[in-house]
Amino acid sequence: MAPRKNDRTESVTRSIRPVIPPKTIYRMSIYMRCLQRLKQNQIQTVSSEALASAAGVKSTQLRKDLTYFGQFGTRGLGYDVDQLSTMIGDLLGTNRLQPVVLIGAGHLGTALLSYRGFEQEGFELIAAFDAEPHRERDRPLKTPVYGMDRLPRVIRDHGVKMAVLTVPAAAAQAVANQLVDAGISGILNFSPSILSVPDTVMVKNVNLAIELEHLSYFVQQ
Amino acid sequence: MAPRKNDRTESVTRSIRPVIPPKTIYRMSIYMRCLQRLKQNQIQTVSSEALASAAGVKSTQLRKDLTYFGQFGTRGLGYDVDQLSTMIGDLLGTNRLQPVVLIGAGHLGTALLSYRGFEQEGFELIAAFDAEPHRERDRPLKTPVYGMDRLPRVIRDHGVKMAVLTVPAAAAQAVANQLVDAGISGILNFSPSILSVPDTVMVKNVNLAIELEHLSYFVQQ
DNA sequence: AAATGTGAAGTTGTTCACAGCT
DNA sequence: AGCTGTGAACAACTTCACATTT
Repeated sequence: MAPRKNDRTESVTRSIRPVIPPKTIYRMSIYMRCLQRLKQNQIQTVSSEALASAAGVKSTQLRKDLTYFGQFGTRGLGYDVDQLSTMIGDLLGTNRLQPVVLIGAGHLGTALLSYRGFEQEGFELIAAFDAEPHRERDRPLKTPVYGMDRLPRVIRDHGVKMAVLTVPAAAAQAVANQLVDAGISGILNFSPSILSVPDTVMVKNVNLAIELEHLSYFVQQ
Repeated sequence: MAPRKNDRTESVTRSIRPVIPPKTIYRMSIYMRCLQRLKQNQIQTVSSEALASAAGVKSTQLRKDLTYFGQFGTRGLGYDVDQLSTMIGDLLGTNRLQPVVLIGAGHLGTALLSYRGFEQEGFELIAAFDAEPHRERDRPLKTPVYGMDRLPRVIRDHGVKMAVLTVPAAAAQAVANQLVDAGISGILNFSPSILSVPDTVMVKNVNLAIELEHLSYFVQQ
């Protein structure tokens, strides 16, 4: 147990990968989105300048971001769209379809279930769970809605790692605990509450009120 | 056009207010959320330590954040919950109810219209707009849905500054242009596209696919 | 000529350490 | 004694400047 000095040099990101700035990782997703559009338009090569401006960043930033993962460009030419998007897809784990569950099939939850854009991006909402699975819904859903009791089983059987949380604030922490117990390691949290989870689990918060408030500050003349 | 050295020292935030780090402003919203909970629980005083841990930050960070706006605490005691939340509310402009419009009454748009949590936070969704205002909706809405032609008028008459954008990606930029022309200065953009707007207008992007992808990176064993 | 890759400089944001009130 | 407020040290991130490759 005696900690050796060198143990700590890297810390945090539990893995073999080199330490990548979190913001870089975030931007990789944005680049991916832009590359996909280029692909759709049959564009095969792109310069850092062009890709960066599509992504809303500076070209040096894009190049610096990419160097964390290796060298992918050809000087004088630019980047190969296919190659780069494959690289990023591998990195983010979106080249293979990932199963995701959704908890809380209320208004927002059902809206997200109906939003079929996820599949394009490499995610499959395989099941939803709700405290009242049989309550009336506004629209017919393709995704089955189960009671919370079936959660552990479905997660285990499908090897689900990620969950989308759209339950009321009051229920959020309790559900998060169930998710953690069931082996989930990433939670996209839409409920307006700060979840406490072990640090092996990553939470991303999407809080609509906070986003609006933030805008509000800038909007005041 | 000759640039003078001193011109650049402050730049960016167009206003009289002192230059506040953007991340500080963002955290103010989080503090606000926590203060409201304290208020509900009749708690009158809170230490930086307690408030910070509720917000998920270090206490020094919270104190530093607050000093950008003045001194609000009492040494040896802490902060007055009421006073602090009034201060932040004024700062963010959420003490008075702000009118907001929503564009794109599809699945996600109608879900947000049904999410009545906004009003608590100082925002009122006064109207929605859609290219097909009369199409069938899944549920009855309290908020009226108008055609796009009525947008400029409603925005002008109600002095609306902020808009929530939930239209398909293909329509997003065109609608953003209309919003800007109509005088909107803050856009909460749920569409998966990067909007280009004059820099007097602030855009906040909420992109579900990107959030999931970001999680995905951390979730890979 | 045109573009990438990258050390070094610059900027921004966070944490420390402690002085100063109550 | 307890807790805030803050300059100074530190760390993270971004941008510059330019060597390097095709």
